[in-house]
Amino acid sequence: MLNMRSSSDLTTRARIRNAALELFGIHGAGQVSIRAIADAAGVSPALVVHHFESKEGLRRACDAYVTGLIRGEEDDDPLQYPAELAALLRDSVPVRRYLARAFLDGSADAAAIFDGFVEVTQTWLEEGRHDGTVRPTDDPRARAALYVAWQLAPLVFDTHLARVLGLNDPYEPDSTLRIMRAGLHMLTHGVFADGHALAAWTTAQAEEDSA
Amino acid sequence: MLNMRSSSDLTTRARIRNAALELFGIHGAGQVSIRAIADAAGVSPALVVHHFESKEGLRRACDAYVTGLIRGEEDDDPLQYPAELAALLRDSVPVRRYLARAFLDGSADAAAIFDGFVEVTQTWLEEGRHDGTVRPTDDPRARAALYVAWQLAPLVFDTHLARVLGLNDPYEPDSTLRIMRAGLHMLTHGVFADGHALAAWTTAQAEEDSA
DNA sequence: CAGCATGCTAAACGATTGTTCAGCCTGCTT
DNA sequence: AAGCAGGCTGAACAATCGTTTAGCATGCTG
Repeated sequence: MLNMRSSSDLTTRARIRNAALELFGIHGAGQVSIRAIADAAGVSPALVVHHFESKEGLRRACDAYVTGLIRGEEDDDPLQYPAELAALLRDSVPVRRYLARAFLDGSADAAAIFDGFVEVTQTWLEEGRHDGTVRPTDDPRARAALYVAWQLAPLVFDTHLARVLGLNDPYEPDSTLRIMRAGLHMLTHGVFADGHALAAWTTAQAEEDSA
Repeated sequence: MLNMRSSSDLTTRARIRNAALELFGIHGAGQVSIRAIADAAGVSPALVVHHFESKEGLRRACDAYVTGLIRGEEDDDPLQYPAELAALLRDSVPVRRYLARAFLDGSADAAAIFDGFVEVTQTWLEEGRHDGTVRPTDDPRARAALYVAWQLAPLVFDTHLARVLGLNDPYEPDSTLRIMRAGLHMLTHGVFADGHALAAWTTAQAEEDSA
């Protein structure tokens, strides 16, 4: 039944999907042809269609694969454990890039993933607030949403962050660690020492309202 | 010399560029054909090439246009004034989308823009530190870089943020304002009440080092 | 007035695209 | 042994792609 004619231990179908995931993530789905994917996977273009019906089907399969990775193996799981999730996004560069593009392209799966992140984050922050480890806020929803967007920002801007930090490889651990440390520092001690920024924004807002 | 045969007050060349900017921003350059741009601008496909030499040239022109908007009219300006810049990114949806994609696609102009943002932000934060309005940090570079990435995050995730906040239109002012307020709150008062998050990360880091 | 550059179009070019088709090979089943 | 299902390929399909060409119209310049 199983025809393992490749040297890899992966199914041919999986190899095609992985190749597509990587190329889609790097160049965007529109810039990648079925032939390029077939070449990268070492198969014929016809086989790609044979396994995934169409290019759209292949893109959906990539979406489903990434969604599965993030949701975890069990279907009833809303989300992976945060630690495993962080490790996943840290280690797999193709998944990072694909996800970043999916968020921008507005795919339904990416939207569901984002919503899941926000839900988990909001309850987590709420729990921390009860414990006293997280500061209260008058807009928990907006805070959770923005917190998620901020956590995902390095996923989109990793190239630029690494370049600004003077690192050649955007994916060497040092870059990620420095960024994480700086982020935790900002979210723990804050950036603005007093309420001047908030006040300035409030007054600017009032002026705009009156205008 | 000037042949204004269109009802608009824009040059035909500018209309083509604007159409390209919008379509590129929405779908990505690879998904948009010259014919689609020509249709949107109300001209023939050949005219697009006539004005911009090639599709790549059109993409470069869009890059240059956005760069010009951000840098300001004068060439010696490193960057627009923050207020005008914020207004620009707030009001022009096509520019937002185009920029977001440019950051992800890793265009050279987008990289230069990001670097400029970081430079301005870092000196601005440094000044604030001297004034006492900004808290000190042991990694000013990483903080400035991440600050920029966080400020740009809504540009990429605006659709998702608006959806999570229960708003239909991602670009109605309410969405932006709520997000800005939440962000300022997080950067002023912090999110974590004590050093537990930083400490947890430090110990996890130590474990990983020893492993 | 002629001459010429410029804005612009219609038509067509070859290349590449996603997709289909006919058929080969392999391994399992009966 | 016969037959069949499935992985897989090469060749070809029509459509669309970016680009080129020839030519029309306009308006400036000599």
